[in-house]
Amino acid sequence: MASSIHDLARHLNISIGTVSRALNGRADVNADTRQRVLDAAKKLNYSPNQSGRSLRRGATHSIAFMLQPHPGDQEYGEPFFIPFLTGLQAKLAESGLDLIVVMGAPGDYQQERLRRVVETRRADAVVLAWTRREDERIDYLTQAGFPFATLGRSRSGGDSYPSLDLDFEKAGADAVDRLVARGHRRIAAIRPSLDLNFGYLFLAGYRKALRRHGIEFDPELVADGFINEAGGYAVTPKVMRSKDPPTAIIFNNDAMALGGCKALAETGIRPGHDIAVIVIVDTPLCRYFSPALTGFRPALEPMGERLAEMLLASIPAFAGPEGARIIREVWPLELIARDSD
Amino acid sequence: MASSIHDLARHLNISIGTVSRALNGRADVNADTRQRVLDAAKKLNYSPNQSGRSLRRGATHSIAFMLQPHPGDQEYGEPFFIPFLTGLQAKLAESGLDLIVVMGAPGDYQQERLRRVVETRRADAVVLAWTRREDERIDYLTQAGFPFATLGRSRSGGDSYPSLDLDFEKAGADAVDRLVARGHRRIAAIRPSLDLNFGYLFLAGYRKALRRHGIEFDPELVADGFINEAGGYAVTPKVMRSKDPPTAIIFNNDAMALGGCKALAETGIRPGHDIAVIVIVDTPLCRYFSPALTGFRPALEPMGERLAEMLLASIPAFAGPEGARIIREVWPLELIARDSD
DNA sequence: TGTTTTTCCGTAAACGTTTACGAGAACACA
DNA sequence: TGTGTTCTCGTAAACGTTTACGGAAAAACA
Repeated sequence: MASSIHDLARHLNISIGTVSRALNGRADVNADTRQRVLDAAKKLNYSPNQSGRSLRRGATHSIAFMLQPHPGDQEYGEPFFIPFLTGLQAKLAESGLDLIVVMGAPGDYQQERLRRVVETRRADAVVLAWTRREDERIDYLTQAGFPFATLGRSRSGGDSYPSLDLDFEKAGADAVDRLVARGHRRIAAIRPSLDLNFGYLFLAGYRKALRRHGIEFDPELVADGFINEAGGYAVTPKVMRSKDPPTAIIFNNDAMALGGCKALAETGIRPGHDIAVIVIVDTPLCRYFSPALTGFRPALEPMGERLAEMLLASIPAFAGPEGARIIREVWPLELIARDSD
Repeated sequence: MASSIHDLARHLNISIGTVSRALNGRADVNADTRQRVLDAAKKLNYSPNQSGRSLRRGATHSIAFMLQPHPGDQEYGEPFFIPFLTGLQAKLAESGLDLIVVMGAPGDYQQERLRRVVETRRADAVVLAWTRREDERIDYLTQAGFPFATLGRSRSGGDSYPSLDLDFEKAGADAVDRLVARGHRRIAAIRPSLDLNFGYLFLAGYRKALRRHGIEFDPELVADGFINEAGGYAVTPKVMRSKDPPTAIIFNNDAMALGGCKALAETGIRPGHDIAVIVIVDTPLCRYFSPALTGFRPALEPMGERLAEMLLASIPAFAGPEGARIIREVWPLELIARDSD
């Protein structure tokens, strides 16, 4: 069916070696023959067989993204990743790379699936998300010498891999600053219960800002829950039961905020009126919620594109002539002021 | 690095042919040697090279999912697909198949990307979602003789491919029945502006139920918008401006409902109090919104698993000895009654 | 004209599998 | 003992590429 390099060679009455060289832009082929090969390739609708190429080159030409579903009893997923994947895939496609997604069961730490991807060499590199503070996936990959990049930072693995993260620490501090400026002193923080690194960073920024404003840190105002609606719903009442309840709450993401607001509403507390609410990672949900929630907006699709670039730049086989290099970036989170605080 | 079939052969001092046959469970190999091969494979941590296998077998061992981002100016994606993909990938993995995702730009009809996947044979089959009433992707694939399955139905392509869909028509009718039973006669319907088939099915059920109850169809109560928050927000005021405004609105999905409720709230109309709201495809958002939105819940992860089965069953190379067959199913949508209607 | 360099291309091996074919050994049967 | 059958395994080709190597022809140079 599909035409091969042999078909082209036969058609042009030259050898397959020459055809291959012409197609791959090598120097040792006559400009005229190259043109004839290119024309014939277009005419015969030729496209290289990936299996043959992969076998010969020892690379699969695909990148695996380990998609982590929500932990907890959650049927729906994280819309966060879709635009990120859009950017990632678009950039990879420019280099002829496929994006394959590997999903774990909820709560599963992906270690097993990751090992399978690496050992069976299904991909040339992997992209990890939702990095943990100590991340065994990163330890494993660095130790195995397998190329990878992460969306998010971690304490594992040192600086040996490319990573792109958002500045959750600054966002946490900015949120506190803003609330303090509006007269709040009792500010609660609600974050994921897992050791997801952005939860730590957020809390670090929160505490630092509190200290700067001379406000004592109160453990009663901090709570951890599943990073979804159920988590926010379950955990928000805890901070409200404090002896001196908060007048403001910072949620780590939109789903937790939604659940939290539901819990507040059930006790007659109106977000935006009776209590201030800020969300760290903004989504359309924040924009269209009533009241519209103040939040910090990430540039997800550009992040996907950028991480693809960074990953490719770190792999000798894909990096240009300038050689491989490790890039690590932290992008700002832009505050979008709305009606909830 | 990774051990090959040659390593096994050398290690056991037998030929690679025998190793391959032993691994593939063929009959003409001594039970004893087979066991030795299996043991050695485990010991040497052998796993077959996919490129080599694919090249020889003429199959890629991967399935492409065409992920369609939202049209319109939407940075976030459809969480709907994540659990579906989870099920799909899990089932495919059982057969040693990879899931590769191909994303289009928003608004892009995927025709170009699809053509590339097919022509370069990057996958053995594709899975389509968000089927349109007349779907050129389906026409193209059937005409090209390329295996595929769809999440959703279409008028294109006849019955020649497996498809799994939800019963949007029944859900639309059920929603009307429920609202009529609660005394409503002016019921609005808000659906996607594109020719997405589930929008048609929903409206068909809506109109049928209206007729059954002797209620005249009023075009002023139907509006189309982008299938996201912005769409619902933009379009809901239109139906409210009707000379005889609706006392109930059925939204096609949660994002449109969120946007619509925002628009209502801005004019002082409280969903669940002043107007009834039902959402066709339920999500956690519906559950945690205030008021909690009545909706129809799909079983997304099982749907992913089932569609994988159906796709595999339709492909001779993957179907068991019973031979390939085309399965088409329509799954029910279960109503979850909550506080908004 | 003779020698060296350059340009261009063909040959063949290699990547890791699968599988058709055939052959040797063991066995059964007459 | 001779013939036929069954088990088991090795050999080698094939899938579609890429690329090291070498050689013929053309070009450049003395």
